[in-house]
Amino acid sequence: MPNLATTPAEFSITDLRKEFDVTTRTVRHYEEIGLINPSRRGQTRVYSSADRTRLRLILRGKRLGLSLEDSRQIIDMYEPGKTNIEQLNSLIHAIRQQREKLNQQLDDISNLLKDLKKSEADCINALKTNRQN
Amino acid sequence: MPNLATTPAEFSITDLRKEFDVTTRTVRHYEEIGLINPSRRGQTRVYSSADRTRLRLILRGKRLGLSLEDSRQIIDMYEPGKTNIEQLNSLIHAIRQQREKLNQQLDDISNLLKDLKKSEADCINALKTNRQN
DNA sequence: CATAAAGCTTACGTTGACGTAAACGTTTTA
DNA sequence: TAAAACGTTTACGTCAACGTAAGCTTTATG
Repeated sequence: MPNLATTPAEFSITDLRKEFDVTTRTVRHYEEIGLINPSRRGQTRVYSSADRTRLRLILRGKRLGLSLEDSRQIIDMYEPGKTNIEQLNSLIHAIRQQREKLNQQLDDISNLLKDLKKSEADCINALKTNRQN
Repeated sequence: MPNLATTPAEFSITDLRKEFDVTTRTVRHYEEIGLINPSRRGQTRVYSSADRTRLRLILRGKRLGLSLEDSRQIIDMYEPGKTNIEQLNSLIHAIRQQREKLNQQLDDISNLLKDLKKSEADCINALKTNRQN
């Protein structure tokens, strides 16, 4: 059976750059600060699909206005691995804080959207009025 | 009749600082780059409720990850004043772009919230399991 | 009346998130 | 086989958004 359009398990830095529309500098920067850890074939970076996912999460965070440190925290929330009860509790706390912040953002966005819809309507009205002169 | 709890029409920089939990430096910075234009009583800044509103909008923008320049644009959308047809059209275009971006953010947030809810549930489960040992 | 609190200006410092340039080694491709 | 395309490291530069410190004036308060 031919291997039809399977998502590859390996990516070059250029693959990622093109897919996510960022520069290679950006991708390497995320590695510098320890957000991604590609393996190497010789000197060349080789990204796994897990690396790719992390990059996607980082960029989603950026669209939401998160700092890279914020994103680091959130990404860490996906793989606790910490069986320690105290750590689990503090993790839950952190998660709840993030959720609160996001709910505030939802509120802000819906208000801003409302404002912008009104502005757009006003503009369109102004255009109509203008046309009748 | 006594003047009961009327919202004042004038604010000091400290009033604003306390209300919005920012530093005076921040408020002055927004003035430096022309986002707010308080009047003066002598040398002292006097903020109108319009100034206060602009500050509120700026901070809402910040929570959404907007740059101050983005916020400047959006705030300008509230008071077009430009009767020029070309300007109105480009304003509508800008508004629609902002709205698209915000809809993308809505999507991102709901996905992130979904992820975090799952993480939180996983944590709570881990705690339960831990308790039974 | 002195001293604390609030205001002001000027100006240099800092942090995050990359940009950009130099200088070099592989690997495709015309 | 030459040049384009892709990869690497090192390191300094940049821009936004304030922080921070110095030094001075005005206003409120014990």
